Amino acid sequence: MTPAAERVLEVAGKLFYDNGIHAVGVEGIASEAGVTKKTLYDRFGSKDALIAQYLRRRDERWREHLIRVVEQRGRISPSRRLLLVFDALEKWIADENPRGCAFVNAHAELPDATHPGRDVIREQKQWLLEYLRTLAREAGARNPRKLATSLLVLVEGATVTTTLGVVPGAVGNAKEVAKQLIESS
Amino acid sequence: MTPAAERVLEVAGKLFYDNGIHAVGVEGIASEAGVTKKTLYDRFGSKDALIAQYLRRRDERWREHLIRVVEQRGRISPSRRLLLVFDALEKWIADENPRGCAFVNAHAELPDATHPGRDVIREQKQWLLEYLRTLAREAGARNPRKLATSLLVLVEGATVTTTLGVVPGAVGNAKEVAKQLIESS
DNA sequence: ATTGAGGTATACCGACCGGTATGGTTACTA
DNA sequence: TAGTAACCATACCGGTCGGTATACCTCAAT
Repeated sequence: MTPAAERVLEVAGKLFYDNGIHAVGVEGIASEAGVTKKTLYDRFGSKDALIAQYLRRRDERWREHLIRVVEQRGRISPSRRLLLVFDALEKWIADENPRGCAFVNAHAELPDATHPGRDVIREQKQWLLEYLRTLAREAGARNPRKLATSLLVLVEGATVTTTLGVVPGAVGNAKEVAKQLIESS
Repeated sequence: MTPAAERVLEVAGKLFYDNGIHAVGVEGIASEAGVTKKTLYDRFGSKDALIAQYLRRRDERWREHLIRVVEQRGRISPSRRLLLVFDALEKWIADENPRGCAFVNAHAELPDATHPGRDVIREQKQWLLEYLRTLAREAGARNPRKLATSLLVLVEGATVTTTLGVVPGAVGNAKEVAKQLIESS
């Protein structure tokens, strides 16, 4: 990844997320990144490929953030680690996600199932589900897959309701529900 | 609402939902509805106004559907009525919502908080929360507001995860969690 | 009988879209 | 020292965008 490409990807990430994908032109991305359109196309090939890269980059950031919070050192029980997911989410929304889940938003704008970005979206949610499942298993859940599914629903629901601004304390609420679920499983 | 306007709104609803708002041009809507652009602009004034009308119409349809399922005749306990929300959701997703919540999707495409469509989005979620609160109160919940919030999180989360295709049985899962929440409240 | 509302058809506007072409500059490297 | 990768700047391509203008038609209500 060349320096110019790095700048393009950073700017694209900000503009795509803040304004929506279709609302942002490659011209604007290039100029804001201090790069010519030619360079952008030399590095990424097409806008669609750039979109996929944007999503991939964001996925990496989210995974790192989540893992950093959940797998922090200290004597924490596996059940409590599972709840840390919601703490990570709350911080993520506050710091980097005021306009909702980038993947849900991208999915809304990319109806074509063959779009390269769609793979990234699928992988992102799939990974999160698997991660929750692993944590659930470590927490000794009788049915880790089922608990993980419930938790994913809570995470996604809390994200949507928070960013739509109807329920400010949705993440905390979801965490409480999760606590109850974990205890009774 | 003139016949031509009705056709425009119907076509716009289908195209906006299926393809995303920005991806659809007024030209395409007009021609598909068998109407000239002039007529479209005479009736709706602008694309943004048409977007707001599209959302309003869809909100009406969802409310009618939900109420029809939840308030069906028969001897049903208030607690069970609360669970019927998830049956209504499952049918709604299968019949009319394969690409996710139209309001969440629209929110992703309309970052400008002053856009006329944003009011409709806010009202839609607000109404649903209020409706759930009423049902929760009738079901004898100790804290109806809190229960309603939890249920809204479950509804939104189930919708997102289902339409993203990661968890096919998400609505059923959410319903089970809801059942547990209702019983313990 | 006239008027006005609700249409039709066509043409136009400036602006922007994603993407390409040409050509030149710098800097590292084989 | 020759070559190449990574940029720069500018101009261009066909097509589409939201929105407007002009002119004509039909039909029900005053």
